[in-house]
Amino acid sequence: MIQTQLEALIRQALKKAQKKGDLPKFPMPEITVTRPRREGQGDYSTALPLQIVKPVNNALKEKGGGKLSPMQIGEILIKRLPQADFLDRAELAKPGFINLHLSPAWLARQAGAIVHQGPDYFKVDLGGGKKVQVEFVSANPTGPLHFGGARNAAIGDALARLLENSGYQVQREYYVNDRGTQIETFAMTLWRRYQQLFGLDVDIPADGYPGAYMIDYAKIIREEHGDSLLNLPEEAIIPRFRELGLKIVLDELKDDLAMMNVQFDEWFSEQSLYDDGTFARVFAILSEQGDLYEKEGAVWFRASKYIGGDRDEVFVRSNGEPGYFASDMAYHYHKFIVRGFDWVINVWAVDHQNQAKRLPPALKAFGIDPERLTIVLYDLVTLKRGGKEVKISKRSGEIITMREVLEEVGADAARYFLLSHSNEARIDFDIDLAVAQSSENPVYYIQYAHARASSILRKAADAGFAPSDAHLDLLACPEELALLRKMLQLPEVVLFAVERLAPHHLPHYALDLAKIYTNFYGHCRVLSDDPAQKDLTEARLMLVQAAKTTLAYVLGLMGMSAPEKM
RNA sequence: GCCCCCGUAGCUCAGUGGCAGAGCGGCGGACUUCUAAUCCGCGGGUCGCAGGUUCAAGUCCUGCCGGGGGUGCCA
Repeated sequence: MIQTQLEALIRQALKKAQKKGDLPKFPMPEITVTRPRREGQGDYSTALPLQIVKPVNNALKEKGGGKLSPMQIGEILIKRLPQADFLDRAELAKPGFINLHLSPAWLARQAGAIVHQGPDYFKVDLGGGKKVQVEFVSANPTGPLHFGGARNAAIGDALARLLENSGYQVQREYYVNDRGTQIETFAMTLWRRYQQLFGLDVDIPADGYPGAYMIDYAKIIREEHGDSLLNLPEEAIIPRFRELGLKIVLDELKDDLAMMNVQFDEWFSEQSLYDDGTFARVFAILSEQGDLYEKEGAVWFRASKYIGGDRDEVFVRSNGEPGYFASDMAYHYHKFIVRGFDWVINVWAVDHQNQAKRLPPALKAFGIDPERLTIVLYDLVTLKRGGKEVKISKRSGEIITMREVLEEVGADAARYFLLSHSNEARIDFDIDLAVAQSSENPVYYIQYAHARASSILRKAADAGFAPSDAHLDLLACPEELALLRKMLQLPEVVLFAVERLAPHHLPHYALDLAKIYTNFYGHCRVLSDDPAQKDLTEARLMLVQAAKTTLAYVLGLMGMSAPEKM
């Protein structure tokens, strides 16, 4: 990555200046090279002279020497800057910046490098092969996924793709909450709906699931089993309907998520933690450590011991059922101790913020470093139709499902829109507006840029042209160099997005890139009949191929398609 | 009460301590084109308010205002 190479160069300059006695010795500061927002300030710049003016002058004072201004320090650093093929020149700017200009010839050669290396050109190795799990969506399996789940899916899957492209070994997991109150109520509702299909005069439970989809589920069961389940023994009803209902819902979830181009490696059952003894083991460990006690008929976990404060957590409720804290503890014991993930990322909605704060330190009870669990919180999506808010409660019967929205706006547009906001910002999503604007949506603009690049390459092949790096030095006009600079930025964007687990930088970068590519397309004709232009055509074809590679790569990171034609 | 998030252009939102940005909408231009799902130009701002740190604050710190969320037997 060019940014880190520039930083290394500056570091060398500082070391050399100190060695030669131009500057006094002091601890090496953190050196950062950033992209200036304005033109004319170089491709990168550093404020190092301003940052080190104090330590420099303090050190000089101790030796009884005079003072240096930031501009003087900058001059010294530039004098000691080593040569590099990618660096054209370094300029000093007031009040003490060093502006770094990349070599245009080197930039032009990167078109070839991108084409020859392909996506590898953009990869950064942060993970070193570490095993990381991204757990996301994990909505209760009691009905269709509502649109809020689509945001979780978009963020989680983009994070997984970012990590996969940054040297991590990634597993995608969906946690299936297939035990507890909600699922019991779900099974009971399903049983009643099934009975109603046969004309029985029964009501669904008062706190049940009134949505019409429950009737559809009941019909699926009727189709497969006819009336044979009406005479089940009392104690077999709920377990049987839970099992049948779960299968229907999970199949539906898989289909819905496939529409979003999201696939999970593992659908992890909460119930399995109780069936395979994980919960019993966790209970025994905590009990042995004296971390459990009884109060008010419930078993409590001494959370305060690990988290601080004076608040403990209910572990086993007074009705004998383990609470959510217990399940989460057992689940994460399984992730870290049984399955051995180095790092786990959970994507949760903000209404879990309290648990997000408390669960990681609680894992210290198992000797697990809380740093190994990162919880990414995202705010909710407020759905609107025609400017009016639509409530998305699963229990209202008036749910807007992810499937419904995807059918209207398409998976690519939905993913782009859901990703383009920072995780912790709330999204107002007006479905009518999204549909109405779909042809003006940035997503089509970006994909169109890719389709046009593909088209040029097809046409070129028909005309007997092929991309070539024989004359890349002909790529020298501002539009071409701007495109190359933008492509070079992608690894920095990936790094930034991974470090902050903030995939929303991807759509913004993609739009910028598409805009700069389209500008190049408008200004620089690629294909030419003039034989004298052959070298330029072949060089520009290389640039087009590189741009296509870059666009496809960033679209891929967002889980979006990169069409050859539109 | 306490804790977390959000507040930036008419709208929707980016913004990594280094001279405030994009998309959409508005206004004015460009279509015998390698795909017009396009391009060029213009207008638009007390970065919620007040202090503080800093050579430099939309960005860091403190307080306040407004909106949302959380706060021991739901998950």
